Amino acid sequence: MKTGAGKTGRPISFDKDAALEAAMLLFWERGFEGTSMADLTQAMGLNPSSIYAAFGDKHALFQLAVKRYLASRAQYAVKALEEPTLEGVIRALFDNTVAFLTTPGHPPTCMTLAGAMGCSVDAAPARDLMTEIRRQNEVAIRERLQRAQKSGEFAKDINADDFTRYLSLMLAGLSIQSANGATKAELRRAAQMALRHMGY
Amino acid sequence: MKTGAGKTGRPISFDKDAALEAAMLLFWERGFEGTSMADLTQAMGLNPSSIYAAFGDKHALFQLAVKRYLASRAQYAVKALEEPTLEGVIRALFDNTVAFLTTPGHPPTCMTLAGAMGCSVDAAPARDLMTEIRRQNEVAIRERLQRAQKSGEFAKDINADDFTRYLSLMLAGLSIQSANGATKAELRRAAQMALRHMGY
DNA sequence: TATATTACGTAACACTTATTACAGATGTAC
DNA sequence: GTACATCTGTAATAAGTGTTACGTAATATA
Repeated sequence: MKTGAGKTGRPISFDKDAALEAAMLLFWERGFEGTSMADLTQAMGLNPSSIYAAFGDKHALFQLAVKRYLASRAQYAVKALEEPTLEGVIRALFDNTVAFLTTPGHPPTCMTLAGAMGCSVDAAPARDLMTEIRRQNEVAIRERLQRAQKSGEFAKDINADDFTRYLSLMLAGLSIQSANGATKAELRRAAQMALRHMGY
Repeated sequence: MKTGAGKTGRPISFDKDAALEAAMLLFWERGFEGTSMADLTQAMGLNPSSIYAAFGDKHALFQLAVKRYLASRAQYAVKALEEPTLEGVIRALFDNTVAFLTTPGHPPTCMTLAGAMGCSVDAAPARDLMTEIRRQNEVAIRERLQRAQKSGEFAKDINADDFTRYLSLMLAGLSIQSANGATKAELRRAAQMALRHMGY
């Protein structure tokens, strides 16, 4: 076993990254409330005490899982906003979302919707975190639209706030469609239809 | 106490309708899994045994609550489809949805989304029921579109299936927006924007 | 009034929940 | 090798889960 970075005592014997990945996938599929610590011990291959020592309690673990999700899976939205042209941004927003939702190896909907919608009061913090992330995503879209307005690429008389909600609404809708069981081709056609109606 | 219809024995002492209404509202807010029987006993003002005798177990009660929801709250979609013209149908679909989501006295999102998205395997039947209802709603929309195509009101070269998904996607998106905390005015403007892009 | 039948209220049930106490294992530092 | 620090595995914890048994109350029928 390699020497721990200055740390004394028995070193960790499992792959923390892999364990968190497993937790994330389970939370993604079953939501905060639908995932029990017993489920997690099994999926992560760890004992409760190891989980608590490494990640904290269930809420903390969920937060870490969400953070990992955002960093490793949900970057498609950020990437889309980096497109040089506004048309490129909007096309990428839809294309990337469809690609993301239909990527094999994870649940067909986005974690912020499956994570916690209706839930008990105990789970309310988890639900609020999901809502906060969805709103944060909208902030990013709005800022990109405003940038396009300043550069003259996007008509200034369109309310960026409203257009943001309009876009966000459709992207969330795609996720619900995906959860309903829509195929990749179906999602793609729905996205195309949305783009066409916007003039793209 | 009035005489029961041919029934002997002690009659029910509570308002079954009011109790189910309370259960529906709680399920609507917290979802199947987030609502405990203890919560229900309190909200319904009943003892467990009364609930079980009158409505069956938790799953059965949830089904009855959903049925009540569909009959008493979710008729706005059916009503919209009864509009004579296609434009009327689509306008009503959006207008009614916004009106529904912002009606005070119940959660700001639709029950099929809050009821059960990500959930445990125990709650999978509830989740599947929610999905089934969402798909059923789409069937109704598609049939209305096809009717409009037969009557020549809606271009036959547009894929009704795709357009249905496109519409459904936006309506679900509105519900998510509402869950995010969007105001009535904001939802209305988002809906207007959607309609305008469709040419209405 | 007596009896049959149903509902009500309480208290228990068996099980699952998240979390932790504790003993032993396994490493580092001296 | 010895002392120390941390992790691991098991088992226990207290509280919460959905559900039911049981004694009592209330009504219909006779």
